[in-house]
Amino acid sequence: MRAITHLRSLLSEALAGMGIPWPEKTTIEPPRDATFGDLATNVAMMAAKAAGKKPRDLAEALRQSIMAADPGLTAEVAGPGFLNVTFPPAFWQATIADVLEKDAGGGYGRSDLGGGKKIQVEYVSANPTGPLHIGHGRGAALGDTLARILRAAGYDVSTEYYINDAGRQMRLLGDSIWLRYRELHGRDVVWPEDWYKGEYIIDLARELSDLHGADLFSMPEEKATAICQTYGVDSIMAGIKKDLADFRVSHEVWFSEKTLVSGGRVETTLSDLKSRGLAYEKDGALWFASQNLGDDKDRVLRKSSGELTYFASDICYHADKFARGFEVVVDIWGADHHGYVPRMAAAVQALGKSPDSLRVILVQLVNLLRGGEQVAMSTRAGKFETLADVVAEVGADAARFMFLSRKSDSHLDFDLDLVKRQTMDNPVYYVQYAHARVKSLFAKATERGIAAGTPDAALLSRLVTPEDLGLLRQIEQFPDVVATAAATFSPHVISYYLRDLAGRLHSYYAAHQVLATGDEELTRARMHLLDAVARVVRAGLALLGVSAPEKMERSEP
RNA sequence: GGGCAGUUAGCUCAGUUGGAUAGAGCGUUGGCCUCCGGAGCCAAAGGCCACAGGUUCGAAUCCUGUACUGCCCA
Repeated sequence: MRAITHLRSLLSEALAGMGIPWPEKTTIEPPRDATFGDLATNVAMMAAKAAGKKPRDLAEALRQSIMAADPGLTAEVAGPGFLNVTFPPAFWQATIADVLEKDAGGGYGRSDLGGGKKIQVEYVSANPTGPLHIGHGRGAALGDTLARILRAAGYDVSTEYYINDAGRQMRLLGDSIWLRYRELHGRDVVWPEDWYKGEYIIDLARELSDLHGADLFSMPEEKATAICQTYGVDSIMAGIKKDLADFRVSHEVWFSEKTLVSGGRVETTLSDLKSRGLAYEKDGALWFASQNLGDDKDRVLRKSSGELTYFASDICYHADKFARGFEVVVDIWGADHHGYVPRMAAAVQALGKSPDSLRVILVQLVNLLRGGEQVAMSTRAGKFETLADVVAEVGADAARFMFLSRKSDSHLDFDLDLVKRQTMDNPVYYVQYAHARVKSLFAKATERGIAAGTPDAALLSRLVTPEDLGLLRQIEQFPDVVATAAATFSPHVISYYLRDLAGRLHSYYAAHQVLATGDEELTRARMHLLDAVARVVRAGLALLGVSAPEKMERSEP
């Protein structure tokens, strides 16, 4: 971050001196090949046209200009007009002080990219009709981590869970519990086609029975099923909250659909749409004119039976989000809901918001495997691996890291046996080990009475090997990586970065002695380097919601 | 029949939004300190970036078409 910021300001001053505006599409980034230098920029190629010069000629002019402005830099013109820039070792050594200072004051890696913009992330939002399964876990890990990353990048983030506690699915839940309750008490039961068959329904019925005995039979069936429904929703929501907490996933706001519907607010939204000509009555139903707004066809808001659709409350819900002042609203959905995106986008437009104020992130399905064999999942049939079971089996750290190691829009094979394995198939341990290794080294240093002391510039000037500078460059990039992850809504770039950093640390460890250098100054300098690396590893893992242990416990020999 | 997503090494996947010789891990093969934790390190082999066109100084990346795979909708 420091390097790119510094170079950008030098270049833009140089360009301004020539009367050329800064080209929007300029990139400044580490080149693929390290022999090209620390940073490479295509600015001369981008600005060549405006400057009326050949790219290489402009690059040469810029080269001289920035080297005059900062004599520590070296720069070369390469290829079609790249400018390759190399910073002096002292610049990279100063990264350590930067890490220490920021780590103490709120966290290294933070930036103000978001500029305090209010953004909301809504995730999981599973219907309270059963426990969370592994697929919800992926959305949960993604949403929770994305929120952490956006906060680190300077956004004002609020997290939310939308509880679908109104409508048909809820009645179905109440009825299912009621039928199980009847069954428990030996009453005759006619099983309908559509009901929740999971074991947990029987548990709920049994709990109700313990609570009320046979009292439910003494009241009208309507009231009894209502009691069943309320009890079921409350109990299932409590379970969901616990499962999420165990997975280190939090939500600041739990928003109930029922409060929208029963408060009449959905009707208010609908009449508003109607008055603006965006909704109309036809065949006894109320329709949303979404086709004019990019959807395939118009959608029903209120059926001829008078029942409101989920879509109607979803529009109202999003109107509420925007009314609360969020500039951007992020919805994380399972990929099987992708057909829902165009109508929601149409709704956002109907609410008078720009299309980019809604960002829908689709999370592809999770293929749950055990030893390469597929594990079947179906909520209705009651056969599935719950998130709680998976977390209990493999641990939150390993599960989160696995979910966050893939782009959200690609399918994920989640093999329980593999996620438990403590090898490189499963890099969470590799990254955690890098942190533990440094900590363990420091414990050893304390034992031997070695203290790192103050990391002043003179001491750090001893860090000059390619491995020293490689590590320094990499930790210097961490704030850029966080910014990229935030800008592209891609938590997985953090986990890839951490794997690289851990790899470099392990290589360093094998290549260089730290405590036994026979040179006290060098030892202390290297301790500061590794301390900074460990802080960055910990900061990165914290963004992923993964712990950074002081020592690794081997669970199997 | 429409729509969305995907296709990169034997396998699982990255690829910084169009840059220089396409990268990791696993697996395979061969090495490593009586040493700060070997859960580690070093190296080799392995590629028509699904296929065919197009856009430009430059394409795995953007556009069009085709073929498979998964999902959604009629």
